[in-house]
Amino acid sequence: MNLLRVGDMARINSISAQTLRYYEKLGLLTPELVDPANGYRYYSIKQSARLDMIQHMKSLGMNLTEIQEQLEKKDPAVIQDLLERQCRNLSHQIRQLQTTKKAVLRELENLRRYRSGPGDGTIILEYLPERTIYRYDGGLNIYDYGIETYEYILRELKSHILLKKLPLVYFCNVGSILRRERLERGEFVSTEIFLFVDTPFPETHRLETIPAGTFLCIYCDSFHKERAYAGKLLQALEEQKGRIAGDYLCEVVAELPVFEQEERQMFIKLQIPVELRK
Amino acid sequence: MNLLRVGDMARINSISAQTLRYYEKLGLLTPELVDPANGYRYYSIKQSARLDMIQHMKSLGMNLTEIQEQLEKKDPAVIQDLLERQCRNLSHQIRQLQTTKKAVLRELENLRRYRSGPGDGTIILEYLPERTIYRYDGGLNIYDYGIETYEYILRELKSHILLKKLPLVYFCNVGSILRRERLERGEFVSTEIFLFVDTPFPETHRLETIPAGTFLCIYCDSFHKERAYAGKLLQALEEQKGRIAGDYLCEVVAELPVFEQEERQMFIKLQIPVELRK
DNA sequence: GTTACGGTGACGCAGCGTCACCGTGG
DNA sequence: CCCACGGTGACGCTGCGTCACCGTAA
Repeated sequence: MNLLRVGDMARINSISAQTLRYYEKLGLLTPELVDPANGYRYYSIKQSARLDMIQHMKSLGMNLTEIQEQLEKKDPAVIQDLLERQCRNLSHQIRQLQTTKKAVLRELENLRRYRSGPGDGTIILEYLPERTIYRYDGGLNIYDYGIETYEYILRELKSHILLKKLPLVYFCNVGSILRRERLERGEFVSTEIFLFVDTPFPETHRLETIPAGTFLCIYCDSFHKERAYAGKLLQALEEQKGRIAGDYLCEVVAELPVFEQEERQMFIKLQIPVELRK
Repeated sequence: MNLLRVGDMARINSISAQTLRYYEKLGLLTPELVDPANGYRYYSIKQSARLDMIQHMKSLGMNLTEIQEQLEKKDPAVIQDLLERQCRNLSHQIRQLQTTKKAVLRELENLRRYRSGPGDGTIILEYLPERTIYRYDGGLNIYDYGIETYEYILRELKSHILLKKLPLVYFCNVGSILRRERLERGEFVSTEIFLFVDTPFPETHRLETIPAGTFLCIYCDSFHKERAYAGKLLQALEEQKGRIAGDYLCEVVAELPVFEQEERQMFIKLQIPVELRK
């Protein structure tokens, strides 16, 4: 039986000699023979099997100490357990990634649309598809305060998301909602902010569906203009003799990177579902 | 404008104070004010926006240095680039995970089947579905040599997988194939080993489809019995006056964890596609 | 003698968590 | 005086990669 030195063993297993030495130190893979004279490690080719097992367990998400423990317990069922856990794990990861991907796609779509769309201040009629939102009540009327209070409310929402273990990725597509009745009475009051989310969603309690429809929209490139633009939007609606057909939304469609001591720079799309006279 | 101390800033952002200090050290987020007398950091709530951006970029897979560079470049398009890259990235990751999941499921299925199936040495008739294999020619007749040569050939296959950037997860479901013509001429020669893979597969060159059909099988719990068992299988076929209907496969259906200086312990399923007389 | 290997030990990496030890504001 | 906070600096964690420095087999 011819033995292999670290370098050989490393080469044929596509691994580094350092890694082999490290595994020995952890007791994961002891060379079949160590020459007492010079300390040279000699491996048998058959030990590759153990190495395969280690790599396999690693790929199933275990760390080296766990692997060591399991291999020491000499439990032949360990693999099955591991595979079963890993299988659930993988399903979960895949779902997570798909959620993230959808959110990223939505963000991209928003960004592209904003860039090629009408500029700040332009009023435009858009058809928007059905959307699902996850509501959160901040308790304060956002429009009574400035950007600082808005930030505080966002922090609350963020804590809430983390608490509920929802994907944080939704946090980049937020909005606030202003109920139709209040808007019709001329009250500009909103305490509710929300996230646009995908369906199906783990929780149904705070969900709400925004029906598809025609929306009168205005794009706005600063938080501070929002209220004034909302006024313009309502005025335009009146001029066109249209009717408010649902809740008013204020959606953050994109944000710029925040530099140094600047405040949040966001692009907002104000939207009112409308019925227009023929 | 009231300012926040690290602890407050940390709490409302669901992050640790350490992390904030660390970000300052990297130049990622400088407090709005540092009291020269006592070194206390004071943050403005508006700086949360920057923190959100950092976390968002982090979740898109950038490391802190890259984030720092991008934010220093002050390039408003950075986000779009990032999102586009991230989107491709996510698709790739999802595909990878799905491949892994399929392989894990196959391994589990094999393991369960083996455990509840007939024991070592029993001959049984099984209907097996269509399968796809990825072939690799080791150049040596596996059956002329012992387990050591087999290990060497496996190492070659492993290098090949890594070279071709194929998922290493397939490596736990290997087999060898022995062509029908040779088997019929009584020659027990196989130089080809293979992996069971899923379709679609990135490469088609070395792929081959094993048609669904009825296989005469024998389970075997040691590499060393394989050849003898193959003999038993052929003999049983003759007794039943059956005909060989395709290539003979030797499939590794499961492996036990490899302990200390042991050699690979594998469970093998030998299979010959057959046509039996009515 | 050369050269391609082998050995050990120390440090580095990211992104913080976790001390220890000390100062401070209320 | 207490106590919750703040500060800095050092070390730890994983899984090795990468030195430096020295010995060795062919």
